[in-house]
Amino acid sequence: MVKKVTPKNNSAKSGLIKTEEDKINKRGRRSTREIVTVTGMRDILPQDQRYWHAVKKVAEKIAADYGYGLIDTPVLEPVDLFVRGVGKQTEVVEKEMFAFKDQAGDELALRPEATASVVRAYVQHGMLNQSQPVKFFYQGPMFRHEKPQSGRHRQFFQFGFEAIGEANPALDAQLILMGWNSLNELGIESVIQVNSIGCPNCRDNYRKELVKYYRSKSKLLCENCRKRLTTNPLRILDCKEEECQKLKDESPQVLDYLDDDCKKHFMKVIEYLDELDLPYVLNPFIVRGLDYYTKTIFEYWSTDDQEGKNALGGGGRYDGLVKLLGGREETPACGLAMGLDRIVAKMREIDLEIKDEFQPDVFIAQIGEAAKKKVMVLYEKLRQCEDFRVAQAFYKDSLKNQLDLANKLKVKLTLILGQKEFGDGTILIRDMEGGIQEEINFSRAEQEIRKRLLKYKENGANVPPETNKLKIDNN
RNA sequence: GUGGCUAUGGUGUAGUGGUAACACAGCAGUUUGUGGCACUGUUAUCGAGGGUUCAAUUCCCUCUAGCCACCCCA
Repeated sequence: MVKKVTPKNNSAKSGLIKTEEDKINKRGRRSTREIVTVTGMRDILPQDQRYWHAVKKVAEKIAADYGYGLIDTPVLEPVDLFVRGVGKQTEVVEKEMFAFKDQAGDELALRPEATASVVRAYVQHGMLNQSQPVKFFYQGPMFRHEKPQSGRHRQFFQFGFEAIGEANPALDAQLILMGWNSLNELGIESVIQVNSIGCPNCRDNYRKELVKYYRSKSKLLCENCRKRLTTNPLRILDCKEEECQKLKDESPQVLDYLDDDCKKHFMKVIEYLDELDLPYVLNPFIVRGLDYYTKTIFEYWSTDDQEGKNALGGGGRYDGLVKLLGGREETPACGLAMGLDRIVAKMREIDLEIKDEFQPDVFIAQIGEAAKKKVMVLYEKLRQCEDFRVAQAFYKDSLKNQLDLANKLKVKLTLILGQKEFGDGTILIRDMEGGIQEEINFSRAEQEIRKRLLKYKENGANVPPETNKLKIDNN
């Protein structure tokens, strides 16, 4: 801690009690001199990484399975990309974007989502000349300046899949499946909410009908929704107010206003979902907040989340976006994004056991300089063995400390090399559970480890008791 | 952006108008060649700033952050 290093009255003596820096760094419950994370942003600590790692691994696997190639796009993009792509009127762009001018006066923004960037890359690199669709997988931090609360942070992580250059509804269905599979393979039960908002034409017709309907009932609407009537009528369907909810039931439904093409497309998607036996619900009331969506839209709600308050992911088709961002041709596309933070939160909530992949099996302890040197070399050899993992603490001298550590690491075996063994050309191998140790020939260490670990597996003793019992904390 | 609740060691909590107690974790030691047990020591200017008071961690105000709701979304 900073405090320990700093003499107690340092700041007082030097008259620096209230520097500008102190004011800036003053955050939350921490001491004035301590610098902490920016509001809404957080550290993901080593002990929590296994959840994130597990999610990323599944995402990578799904991407590979379905042939989606990883793309990394910059975190910083021109503001214009999102203003044009996501939509100027959207909440995300209008009030939630981290936007600023850099030293050169360029207007930049931390990306609030990735689809626009991926489409930008597609256009910028002339990928319409590759075989279509071009399939992308991405993963990384997004930024939105919202008021933080559970499941909502100013820096949050998403992974997603985008397929650009294909209009076939089979693509929509497959993407929906991919998102669902991601959750499923992590052990999270979810229900897919599907809807179609049609192409811009259908939507215009629908919007008119909707306004007509609600205008006649405007007295019953909440104040917000009355405003929405002119600004964004589709959002009324999203309102949680009881009265508005009631009106919703008899409101005109988008699906009735789809033109033949859009209707056919949607029916096909549904047909495929049925065939794949996916748990979906036709939800005419999901309205996504980004302007680029057309036709199919969908969200993933955890089974216990009836209102979709914390959707785990969502996506849809965006047939107009490529053109909008400067693409020469009308290019259909479809994609989805999943929220890592919410998925991880859900995993912790339902107490999913995630085993630590980096759990060591063996610890190497040493006593004395000569032994330390010898065992350092041995370790370099053993750490390259693929079938077990070795830990050590050569920076510690006392055997007690080292065994203590071995115990905390929950290794099954510990190798111990001291003066005596060094002289004899042997090494001790200690079974941590039983506390029994045996002297073996130094050169046989590796095969002896293998032999014993195998025995552990056979005995079913490889289920470590109480390993990694999860604690839920909300940092 | 609006509203509500909250803020005590690393973590989880107790407590009082006279500068703080407990549990766990950490480190050191009892044991300089042996972990899991036990014991000992050690770890907090009680979120920040200001006010009331002889005295504030305790009362009041402001700020900040966290949580929750609205809004919105992943």
